[in-house]
Amino acid sequence: MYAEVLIEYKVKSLDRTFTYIIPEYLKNIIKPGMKVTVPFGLGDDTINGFVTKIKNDTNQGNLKSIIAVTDSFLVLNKELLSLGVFMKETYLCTLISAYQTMLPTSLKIKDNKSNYQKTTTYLVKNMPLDFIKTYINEVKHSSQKEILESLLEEDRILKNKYSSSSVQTLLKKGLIKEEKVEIYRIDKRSELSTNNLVLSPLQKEAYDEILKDFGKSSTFLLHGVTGSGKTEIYMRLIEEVVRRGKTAVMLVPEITLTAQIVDNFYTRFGGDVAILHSALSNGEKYDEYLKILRKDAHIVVGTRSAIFAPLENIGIIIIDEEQSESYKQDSTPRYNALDIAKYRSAYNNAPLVLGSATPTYETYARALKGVYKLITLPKRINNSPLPEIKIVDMQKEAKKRNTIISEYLKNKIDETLNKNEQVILLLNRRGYATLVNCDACGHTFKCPNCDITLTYHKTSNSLRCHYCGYFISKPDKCPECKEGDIRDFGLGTEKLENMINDTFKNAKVIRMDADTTGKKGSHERIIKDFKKEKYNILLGTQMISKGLDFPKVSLVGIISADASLSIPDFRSAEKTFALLNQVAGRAGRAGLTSEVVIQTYNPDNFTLKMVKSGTFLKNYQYEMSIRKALKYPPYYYLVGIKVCSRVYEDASIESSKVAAYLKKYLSSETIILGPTTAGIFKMNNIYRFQIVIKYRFDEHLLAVLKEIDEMYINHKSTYLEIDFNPYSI
DNA sequence: AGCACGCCGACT
DNA sequence: GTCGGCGTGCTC
Repeated sequence: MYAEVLIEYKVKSLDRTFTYIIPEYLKNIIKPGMKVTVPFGLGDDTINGFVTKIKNDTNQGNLKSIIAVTDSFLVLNKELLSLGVFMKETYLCTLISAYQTMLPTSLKIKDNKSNYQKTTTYLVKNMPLDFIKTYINEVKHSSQKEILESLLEEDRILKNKYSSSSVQTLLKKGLIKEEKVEIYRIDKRSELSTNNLVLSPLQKEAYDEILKDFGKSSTFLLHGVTGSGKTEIYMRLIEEVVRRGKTAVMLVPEITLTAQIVDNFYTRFGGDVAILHSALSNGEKYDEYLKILRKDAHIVVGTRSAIFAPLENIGIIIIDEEQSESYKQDSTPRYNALDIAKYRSAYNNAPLVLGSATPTYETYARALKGVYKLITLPKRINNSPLPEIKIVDMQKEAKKRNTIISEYLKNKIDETLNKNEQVILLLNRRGYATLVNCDACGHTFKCPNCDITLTYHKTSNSLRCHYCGYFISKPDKCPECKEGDIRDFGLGTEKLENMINDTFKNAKVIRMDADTTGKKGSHERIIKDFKKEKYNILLGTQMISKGLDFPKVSLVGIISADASLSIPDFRSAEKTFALLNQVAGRAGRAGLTSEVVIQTYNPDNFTLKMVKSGTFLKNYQYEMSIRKALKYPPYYYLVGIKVCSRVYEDASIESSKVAAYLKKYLSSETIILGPTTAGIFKMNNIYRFQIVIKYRFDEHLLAVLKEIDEMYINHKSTYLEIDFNPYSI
């Protein structure tokens, strides 16, 4: 018998299988999807790989044998094996990188020496009961006595509860022995509690409609305003699907969200839930993964990569906040969890539910066309009113010298604090100041590796690049003219925090952004503390906008709506609407009268007006007319190609060649833009040129891109990044 | 990716 | 004459 093995090197030139002989003793063990160790190459190197196929014959001679099975369990099931092939064809990635992204680090490691299994050691009797009873009387040390006496009452006791020297003595004498039991690091089997929430008529209707398609691979869009109780519908659906003997996956955008949702899941489903997200340690991920493989857990909640959970017999897939950019991976393989979800929904005949208050326009267009089934929840549960939204014209405020916080917002904050309620402030820019320059010669600070200006961080007194992490400490005098002082302009969360502290002396303020949430668990801590009302004001970047439920928040301030609107991206209006709508939704969830204040220099902006009136549909229609005219999604599909090189000339020349090739071989209906320099032209010392393809139907597209991709496999200096349906260009 | 083979420059 | 530069090609 022979096995086709896909080896672990992530190189396009090696992305094919090699045939190996299966040794006699492994014949009944090896199955497709298992990880094996094989000899590879000229030396006596060995490498890990996945068995993709087993066959009885081969026409190839001179074959080597499989050395060993690396992991005794099936790492990739049949579905995941075929999903990898789908990814390779859809995203033009290597098959091996597709499989690698499906697995937690612990299962894709190169050296498989590390043991991720966690055990607890127990002590058990190693002698007959009577013998131990008589022995106890002879023992002089009280701690040894204690151990033996406990063992008379219980079959096994925890080793680490007792003095280690006494344990050692008893072990040596052979009276007791150790017993290692494998444990899960996260164990929530005891958290179960019953739920007696009643679904509102609207929730029940949505629930029934989705459940009607149980066993079918339909896609639903659950379009519900913030606070309309989507989560409860998800949980009910999952409960029912599991009751019917199937499994369920639910994706959430980021850990911020998971913290609260996961708690809810634990109390509802206890240990039947496995969670998968990037903030878990490798060991925790390993455990959670094993829980799923062993079918100890039937429900998976997690971020993007959780869509690859090795569940079998999936009964429902739910993607909450489906518009979130976090579902798109921005490194190879550049997959979109929504595509993967559709594949798995079809494979398992399971409904896919996309939930959002502000779906992407692609999704919404499909729902309006009837490709997806549209379910709308227009009202909040228990009819809490949506917050009042007020737009403040900052141009008028600037005349009053209020460039950061308007008089209106300041008064509102005071009022809210006086009522003992909480405030959320959104500023979508981290750091202290966005621009630093010299007041004498005007010198600005740029990152030497990337083509962007550095951001000033006051706490660490440093200038930092938000792309590559480069930083220098802030010089006192300008390094160019050696005379001028360094001044800062613009506003980041750090400066805002200082200002708020100065203005509202009695308020306790907490900041949440990428800089304050670096450490594991700091995220959860900030959220918990704010919820417990240890703080009055929470300020931060978009991190604070997602799904969080703070009953005491009655005021939300958006410091600068323009920051988001002015991003040069065809989706900026769509994204701004989603972001502002979401933050606004944090207010008044528990029925408090609440208000949202949006500060802007463009009070007449259409999108902002739509946010104010809460009309998603109108903003959608308005934006769609623009998208149609400019040939953007959802009317056209996009492919972004980046041509990258450390050598500027190569990137420039090769990108022109690529564009010329595309123009020659793609349909004349297809639009090819560029090459132009990419948004961030130089990043980590790599020059990047960009080509954008806009197309509707182009039967040759995939084949042509494949050809181009292959042309650059062995190029000495230049490589390509091909991104299908990018979220931003 | 990693390693060997191979064909041209500056060294004991 | 040989040591070694990294270009090219192959790996079941």
